[in-house]
Amino acid sequence: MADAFPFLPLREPTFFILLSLSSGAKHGYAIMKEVEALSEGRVKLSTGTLYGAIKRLLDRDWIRRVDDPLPNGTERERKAYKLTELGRQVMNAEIARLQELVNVAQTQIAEDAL
Amino acid sequence: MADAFPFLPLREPTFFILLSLSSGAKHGYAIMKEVEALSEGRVKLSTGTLYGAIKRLLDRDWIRRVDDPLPNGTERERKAYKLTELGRQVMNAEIARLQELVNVAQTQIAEDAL
DNA sequence: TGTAATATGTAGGAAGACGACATATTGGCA
DNA sequence: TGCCAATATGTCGTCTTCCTACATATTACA
Repeated sequence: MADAFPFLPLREPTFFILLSLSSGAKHGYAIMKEVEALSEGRVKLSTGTLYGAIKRLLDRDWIRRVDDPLPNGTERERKAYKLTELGRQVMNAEIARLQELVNVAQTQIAEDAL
Repeated sequence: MADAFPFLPLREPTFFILLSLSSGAKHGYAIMKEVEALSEGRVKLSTGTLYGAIKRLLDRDWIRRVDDPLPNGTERERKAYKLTELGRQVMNAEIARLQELVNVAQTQIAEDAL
């Protein structure tokens, strides 16, 4: 995981996209809905952000295209993506960074109060 | 504090600048050193980032200029800054957002493991 | 039959950070 | 005394990422 730290910090939309894929492969629209749910409505990805990020994450091999895990019977095109091992490492490293940030901030605030 | 949420998320350098000022007024160079210390050497602000951010934060009234609290005897120019009440609210809101992010991530990861 | 939800995409612009460059003072030590 | 590291402040151009707006097509349901 250590080798993933140079890729940080992640911006919020990117982080949520990875997090939404941690529970399994999804297609773009499903990622949008999942991010909105995870953030309790706070983070609503625009399609520009979403599909731009997907392109970038594929490029970096943080996610990979897979066959749609929910075959839908229709002719409708849907592209599904899953986290790669690298992608999972980056996500975990980001969670660790975030946790560390909270720790540092709380320590600092506590010292200010003295 | 609630009114500060629309300003989020903060980028990492901006967050550390506010955090470094939470313990009292400082001038630019002191902020640089404090951020490096707080982050245990991980975050080293470039002067471009630092002085650019200072200008922006003054503009938004998140920080304010004050007389140098450490008069230095010399003729040397030093500009000191302190957090405004708004700046402190933004910082606290960001800490809350960060904490929430960690909570969501850990819940999600735990569910993945089932 | 129409409209909301599902689904994917591009283009242009803005914000913030980053590296490189520029300049001046101060403190210490050889 | 001469030199160099540390202190101190600033600008400029570029890059990344996100955002808004625009564009298009299908599906479900009332």
